[in-house]
Amino acid sequence: MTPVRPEFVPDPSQSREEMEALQRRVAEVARFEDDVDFDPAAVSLSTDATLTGERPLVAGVDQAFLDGRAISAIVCLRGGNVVERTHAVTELEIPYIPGLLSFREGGPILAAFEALEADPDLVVFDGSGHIHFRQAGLATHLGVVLDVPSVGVAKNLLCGRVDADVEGRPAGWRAPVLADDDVDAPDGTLLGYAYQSRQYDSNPVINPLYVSPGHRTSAETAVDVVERLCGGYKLPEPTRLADVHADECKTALE
DNA sequence: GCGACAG
DNA sequence: ATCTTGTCGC
Repeated sequence: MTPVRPEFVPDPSQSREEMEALQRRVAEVARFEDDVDFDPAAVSLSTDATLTGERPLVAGVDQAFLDGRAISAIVCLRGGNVVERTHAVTELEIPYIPGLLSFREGGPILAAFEALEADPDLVVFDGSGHIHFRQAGLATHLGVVLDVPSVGVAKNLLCGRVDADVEGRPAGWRAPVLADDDVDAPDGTLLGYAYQSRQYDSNPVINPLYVSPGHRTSAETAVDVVERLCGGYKLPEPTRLADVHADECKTALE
């Protein structure tokens, strides 16, 4: 997969001001509404052979790090079946800066997409999408660059506020994440959802996921498909498998 | 100066 | 993200 919008490819050598300006331009062209070529309700982990051909192709992206390098892994799933795995090892150019993650990890992730043969209907990124100071987190930025429907799944909230108490919620629970003063959007704008993908019956210790649309998906559809992609673990299966693959590739390097 | 921050 | 053993509980 190759960038469809090269002019938006994140460049680590840019100044902070240029980076933020690019993010605002990305946010302007990003679509936080459904514009997909598949039925979101058909997203599934089912391995039913009679339906497998009609399942959307979903890619999960995750990274591991070693010394100054990023190991970017992508795993593609059709229903519950893995159809492709790939990865790329890339030298990192800049440190992690909250709000500028796509400039550190975007290039490395795009290198892995170059190596990917399949072209997925939906991409699940590890990080925020619309939940971002300038409404252009990693999932939004790369979704726009590749012009592919995407969603962001973060384990921590970058900004915005959850419109409810998050503590001790049962599996399946969800609550809106709304824009606050830290976000370049009208106060109260719906940015995504806090979603409790898993919880133990007795001891409420697991934090929710923070799901937001990346590009060409709505907040509702984003959390709906993530819910459909969750198996017996906290993380959606494409993300979890990409995480495993990234770690395997990393171990092979040490 | 204070607070707050994906991976 | 990463450095890391055992340990508590489903």
